[in-house]
Amino acid sequence: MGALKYAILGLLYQKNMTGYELTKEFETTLLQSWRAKHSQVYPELKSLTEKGLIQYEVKIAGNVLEKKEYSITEEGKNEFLHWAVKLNPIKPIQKDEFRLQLFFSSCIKPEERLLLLENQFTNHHNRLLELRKAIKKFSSIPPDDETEFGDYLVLLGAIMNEENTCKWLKKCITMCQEKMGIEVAAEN
Amino acid sequence: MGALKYAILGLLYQKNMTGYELTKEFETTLLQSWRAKHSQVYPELKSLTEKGLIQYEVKIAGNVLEKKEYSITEEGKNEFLHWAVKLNPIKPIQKDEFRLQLFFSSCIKPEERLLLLENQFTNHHNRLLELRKAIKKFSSIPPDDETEFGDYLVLLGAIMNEENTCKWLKKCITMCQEKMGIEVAAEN
DNA sequence: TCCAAACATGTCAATACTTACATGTTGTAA
DNA sequence: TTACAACATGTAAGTATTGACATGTTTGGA
Repeated sequence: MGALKYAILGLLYQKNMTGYELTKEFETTLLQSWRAKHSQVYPELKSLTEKGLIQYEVKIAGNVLEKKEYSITEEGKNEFLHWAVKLNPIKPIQKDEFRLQLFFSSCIKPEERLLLLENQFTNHHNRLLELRKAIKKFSSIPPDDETEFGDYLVLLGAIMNEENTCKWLKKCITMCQEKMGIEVAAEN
Repeated sequence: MGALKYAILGLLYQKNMTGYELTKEFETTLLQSWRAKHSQVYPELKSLTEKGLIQYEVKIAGNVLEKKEYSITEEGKNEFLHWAVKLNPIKPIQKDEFRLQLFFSSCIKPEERLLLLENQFTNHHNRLLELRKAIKKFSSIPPDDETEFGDYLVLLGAIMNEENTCKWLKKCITMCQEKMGIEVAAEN
């Protein structure tokens, strides 16, 4: 998709960072919008440096440990800002192995389908609680000219998304139980 | 992720099909859960045949055109049913280029952020209308032992998802407008 | 009869991403 | 002082996926 490039440029637009720190960002603040492992970050940094979009300065931590502190170049800023205002078409609905399982669930026993749904519900509900905990760091809506505003909007979206997923799963569970209840009643 | 394998096995579990027909399914019924292009389907069919999970019979259409009609083997059924009941942990939140853009939107003008949000809203709302049209093929909730039941639940999920996304975008738009309104008021 | 759309099956190169391999330093708490 | 967690930077092999290339048949309508 090529958005990793812009994620890195965006982070360096805010603040100079090492590859290690960038990776940390992907595991924390950026978790709800983009992710990347260090094994993807380091080669990308190399490639962006070669393209002249970023540059680095070697810093010594402690006695010998070399850290590369990356910063964005003027050319990098241009590319980033160009991307930042681009209107994009929406992406096709994401692949989801659970939805695929549910799609084919007429092949399995109703009780097993119920188990799958309940397992998903538990997991998503736990994630919802985590996200609600995470948004507490904002005591109020941040000003729209601060970096925290984007963070807040994305986190809010993630929470609403999990709430909706839980709602859908509950609805599926209820529908399945009704179907199962009716069948049991019809047998008697 | 390896779910393409199970998507194909699942479709062939329902009905014998050619590679072309399988690809059609990915473009229509499976659109809300899994997608694959024909360039991925044909090599996968080859690989599954080599593993003995599926087999094919050559059929002649018209005068010369050779079609390969695939069917699932007993071994394939076993593998599919094993997967179909497996409890999976939930996947990390999906990557989304728009959310990344929104995350970094403090770098751009408030009016431009608003444009991005409104563009997304229009697009998602259009998709929502499409999905609502699609679910009309079900006059009522299908019985839970028919293949249509899974289809119905997944489609319902897709609709609820788009509704929620629209709701979130509207909320973001309102919040941005309020922030912008307050700033304008403060300037006077 | 001719044309276009749909049917039908493949390959190839490039990109994106994950998991595992590989190595070494620094700070801190027991 | 010693051991562990966190810091720090990379590579390599394999999988998944996309978009383009490549080719040919059949059906139905103008």
